[in-house]
Amino acid sequence: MAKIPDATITRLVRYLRALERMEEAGAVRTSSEELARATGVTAFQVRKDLAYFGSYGTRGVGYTVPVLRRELRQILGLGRKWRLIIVGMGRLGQALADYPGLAEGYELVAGFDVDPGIIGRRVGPVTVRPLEELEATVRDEHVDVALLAVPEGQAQAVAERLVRAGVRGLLNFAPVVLSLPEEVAVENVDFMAGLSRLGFFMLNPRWREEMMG
Amino acid sequence: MAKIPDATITRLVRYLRALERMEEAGAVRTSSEELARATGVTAFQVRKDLAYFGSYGTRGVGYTVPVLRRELRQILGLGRKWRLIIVGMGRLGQALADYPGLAEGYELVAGFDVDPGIIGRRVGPVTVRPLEELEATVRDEHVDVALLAVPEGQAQAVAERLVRAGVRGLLNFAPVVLSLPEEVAVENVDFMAGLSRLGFFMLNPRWREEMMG
DNA sequence: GGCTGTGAACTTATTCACAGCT
DNA sequence: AGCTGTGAATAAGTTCACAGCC
Repeated sequence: MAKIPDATITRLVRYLRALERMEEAGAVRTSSEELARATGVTAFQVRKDLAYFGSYGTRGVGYTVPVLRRELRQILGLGRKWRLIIVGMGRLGQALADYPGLAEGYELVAGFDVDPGIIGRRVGPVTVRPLEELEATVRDEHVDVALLAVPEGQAQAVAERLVRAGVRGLLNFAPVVLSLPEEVAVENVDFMAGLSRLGFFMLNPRWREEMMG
Repeated sequence: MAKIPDATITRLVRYLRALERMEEAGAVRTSSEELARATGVTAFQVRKDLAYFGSYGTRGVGYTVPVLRRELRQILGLGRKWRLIIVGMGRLGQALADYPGLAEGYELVAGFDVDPGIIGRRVGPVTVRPLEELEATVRDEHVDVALLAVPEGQAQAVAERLVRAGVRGLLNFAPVVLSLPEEVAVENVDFMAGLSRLGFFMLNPRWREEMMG
């Protein structure tokens, strides 16, 4: 099994989303061409990305929507329901808890905060627990992943607690680079970085053309 | 001026954040080595990234924190205050409106929603306006950028309205690939994509090693 | 001596052309 | 004939070694 570009995984997520829309619309058959149009990449890229993992289509025909969808869910680890907690139940944490897409692929186990005004409140499918219960919950409820929605200053410390408690994956919303052991998977969702990139591209349309085609 | 890797811009944002922390801590002088440690990249990379834009350091000495900070702010378009609106003032939109980091570099002009239960409510520095006022506001208040925090199904339509009204940059929080004219800068903040990547890495630690070192 | 700035080597990722099935 | 799967070519991005300057 070859080395897979990081960007390929990101695109896989998009293909899956496109396939889900197609299946909802009742489509059974699709092609690299159609997937490419739906996701804004080239057909070459679609085929190459899929080929890293196997052969899911039929030459001369195309792909079967539900089959490819199932395979992609498998590859992306959505075959099983990951058990998930949210740490930091401010407005962002609450927005995340409510997010409908979470339900497929993830099971929200609990939310945590330090603010007594929020603890005990019911948000989406969970009741907010005090941060002290973090370790016990991770252990007893077999938590796999944590969404980290705490203020910047606390992110590193809380992340370390989570890892020590046994969490294997971390989605970090704070604008800091967490330093954690290699074996923990970390993804960052940093919207301020996105905003700053916007500023750059708006200021430098010329570079934008060169860079993004 | 050479072609600048997309990833370089993202790293520039991190360097800037590190510099701001250093300046707060009273540091005056730094080095590529220190910036590298603070942001989790190599010192080579730091120097290369900066070199795309100019020479901001002194050989044998290093960089002057406030100087480099100012230059980076300039490059990233934070030299001026972009005028910004938030479309979709649900929990996510509200969380964004409250975000303290927005204040530096951006001026939040207004928030919009269709829900009569939210319209008129004061959130952070703005009062929520009805979506009908979108075009007039963009025009009259000279809005540069919009944060798009509406449900997936409405993202494309609202984005088109925004572009037609004259918005030049768009930060999209919906998990869809927007198709818009080339000249509009678009950045996506898709946390579900991040979650799916986590799933993949947790499922395939072997690949993760190969991929991320 | 020390640290930046940069051309050259290398590594990774994307594009392409076409062979291989159906 | 048509569309996938893939090795080879090209392009992009990162690492490195060292020249240049303080």
